[in-house]
Amino acid sequence: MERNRSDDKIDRARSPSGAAVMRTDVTEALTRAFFNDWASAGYSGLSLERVARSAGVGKAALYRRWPDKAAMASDLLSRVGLTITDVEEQGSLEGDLKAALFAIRRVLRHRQVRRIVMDLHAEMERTPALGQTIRPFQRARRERINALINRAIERGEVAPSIDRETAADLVAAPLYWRLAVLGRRSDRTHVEQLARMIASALRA
Amino acid sequence: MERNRSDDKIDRARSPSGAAVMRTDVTEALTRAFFNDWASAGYSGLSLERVARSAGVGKAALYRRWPDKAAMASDLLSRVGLTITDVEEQGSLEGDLKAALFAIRRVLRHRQVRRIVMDLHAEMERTPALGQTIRPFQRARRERINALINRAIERGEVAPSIDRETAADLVAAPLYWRLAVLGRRSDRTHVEQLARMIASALRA
Amino acid sequence: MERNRSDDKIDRARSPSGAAVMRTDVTEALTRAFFNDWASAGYSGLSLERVARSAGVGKAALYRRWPDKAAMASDLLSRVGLTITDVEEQGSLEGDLKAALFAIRRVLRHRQVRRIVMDLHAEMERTPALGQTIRPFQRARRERINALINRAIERGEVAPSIDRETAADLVAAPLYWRLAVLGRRSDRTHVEQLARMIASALRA
Amino acid sequence: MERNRSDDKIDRARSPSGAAVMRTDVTEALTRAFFNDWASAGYSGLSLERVARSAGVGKAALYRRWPDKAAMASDLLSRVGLTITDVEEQGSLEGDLKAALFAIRRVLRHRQVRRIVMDLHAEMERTPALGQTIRPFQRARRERINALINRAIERGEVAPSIDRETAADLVAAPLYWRLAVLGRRSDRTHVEQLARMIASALRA
DNA sequence: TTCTAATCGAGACGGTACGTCCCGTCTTGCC
DNA sequence: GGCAAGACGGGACGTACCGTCTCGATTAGAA
Repeated sequence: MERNRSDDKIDRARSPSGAAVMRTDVTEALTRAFFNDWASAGYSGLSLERVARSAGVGKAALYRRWPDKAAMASDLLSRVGLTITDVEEQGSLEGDLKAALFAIRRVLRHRQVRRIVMDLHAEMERTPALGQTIRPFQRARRERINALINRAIERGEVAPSIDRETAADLVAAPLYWRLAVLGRRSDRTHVEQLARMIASALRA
Repeated sequence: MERNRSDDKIDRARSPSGAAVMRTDVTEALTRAFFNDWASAGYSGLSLERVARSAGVGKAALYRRWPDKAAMASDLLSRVGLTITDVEEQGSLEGDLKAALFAIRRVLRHRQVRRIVMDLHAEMERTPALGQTIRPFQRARRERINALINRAIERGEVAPSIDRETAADLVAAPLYWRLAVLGRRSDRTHVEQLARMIASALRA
Repeated sequence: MERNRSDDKIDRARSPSGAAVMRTDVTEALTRAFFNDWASAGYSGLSLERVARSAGVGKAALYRRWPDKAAMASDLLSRVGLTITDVEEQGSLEGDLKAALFAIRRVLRHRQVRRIVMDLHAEMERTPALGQTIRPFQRARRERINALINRAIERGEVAPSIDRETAADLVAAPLYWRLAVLGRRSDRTHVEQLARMIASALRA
Repeated sequence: MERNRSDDKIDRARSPSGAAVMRTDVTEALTRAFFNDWASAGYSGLSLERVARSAGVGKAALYRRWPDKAAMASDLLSRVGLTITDVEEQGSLEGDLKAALFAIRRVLRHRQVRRIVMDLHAEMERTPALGQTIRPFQRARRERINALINRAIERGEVAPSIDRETAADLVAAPLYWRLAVLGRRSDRTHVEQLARMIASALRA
């Protein structure tokens, strides 16, 4: 959730000669108001006018920073991270799977995050800007699962011929489905059981 | 699911004596326009004014039938069915799974349907009326997968102690994830491979 | 206020063979409702839908009798008459003028009539049908004033060279102006005074 | 009347600091469109939506200036003036009357003005806001006629006992009646003749 | 410290959609 | 066939946001 990135649009824009930089307190007020409005009204109910108003800021200040809703969402989300924290090797396929699933669960456990992720998926195809923001995260998750599978191959638990794409889908999808789409809970037992079953599938 | 309901608002509504019935051609034009607009603008971008206009119909004709967007979506969806067609027994777990996956793929292959399903999932929590419309479909799918697993248990392919919920997630989620969330294709080989892996998982 | 005219649209329409004539009670209810609505909402605020509703009658029953608002107004007005009752000779110009002014006052004293007459004048130019209905009444009034002036000429009270148009304007306008436009009252003394002044003008 | 008012709603409204002022070109376009629509559709047929559209302006721009039709009419009329231009002394009752009648004719000669004035008279009683706007103009006209009569009394042309109200009606009404109600023209000869007859009446 | 240009809050602008109401026409089944 | 009931396409109502734009006033870096 850190925001120590290069901040490539904001906090620069200083003119060759003169002065004037965007004020960070304004940016922060807008960010806070944006996520509040998102959580309470949903992505599509989100009104930038309301965001600006409830941040106590003119609309121009908002539009000076981001061209539209999708861009604002993209930018803010990439700052916020949606980071699926990295996971240490557990020494076995099932152990690694369990750890990966717990990491996914950690993120999707928050109702706000769940809503945002669902909105994002629904909006992605229609709004290219969002797609470009989301894909790197999807890629990162995929890398992590790939690494996990590679280790399993090295250990001889999984056949080298396995289809990585399908395998990756098998790992991430069922938990997402249960938590986000069905809106059900997932306790420790469930995660463990799921890990066991996925391990079987991958070993097949 | 079947649509042999009593159709209780529309196509009747005739006063005790007298006449004035809603015209079915108008209802159909609105239905078509509604789904077109949904697919192209998303649930929240969906404008009933635009729907009426592009159906060549006055707004009043629309509002006479449905009080608002959510009600219209609910009603139309329950009419349309989102039918995952039933599937014949194939004689083996893997065969049944393959058949079930092909049935899912048949539905999600259409871009319009994919978009609508995603929006639905995103909107469900925010709009209770939609949730109530969708849940029966989810239950029906779950029943079908349950039946499939029961048959496998009877054949001795699967342990009777299996967790039905988790198993069902494992069947439906990966294909949904690939087609809808990732926006990738699924060919015959992929479906067969997926069926094989899921069968392993269930047998574990 | 009689309605013994030839009634050329209504009360016939009986089919060659069978049955069915327009019901006079419906026509009367519509007529009453029409004038009520006119007085309370003005000509242009007049809603035929409201007229039908408050007459307890279907809209079709109204539109079967009259094609639109202007035609309905025309027809009803010509039935009602707006009759400035004829006036007996008084033996002197001033006496005749007094009698004519009292006749005008008798009509314009009613608030409803005043409103309708004003609306009529305002709408006339925009709605030719109304103009054609009103003009005969204006002509009739003019005839009466002309007769009055002719008698005065025969008596030698007025020069034969007088401009009849201008004279007629001078008789009718001031009282109309005071009662209808300014919304003030006119008592007996006022009428007498006015008659005296107009007589002077005509004698000039 | 003069329009040197403080213009208290429009053309100011600037916030303590900052900016955002109503644009005068927009106000003017709306004003023009309003009177056009009034002349062609009548007061009650006047649609603010159409006014905004034909001014090439968003509806909000209109509603930001005026809360409703009556307020808009009142405000615009008081700006426009309906000015019956003042008239110099002519040295005789008949001369003054002639000048006053020419001034009235100058205004009522325009078809648009005639229509609006008639609607105004018809609408006044029903719409209090309009009445309050119109009455000052009526009062002003009356003052002017009163001054004219006072001069005639000073000259000894008219008896001091004359009823001012009735006299004033006698001056303004016949020309209004001919031009506006009857829709006839008034040439120089007619005005002169009328002035002569009214002078007789006043001297009586 | 002064200059100066981009920032700020405010909000007007042309639009589009909302959901309601009424227009005048058309259609249905009862009488 | 007249009747009531009311659905139909159309369009205006007044409100809320959209994203763009223009105002002075503020503010902070470069001179």
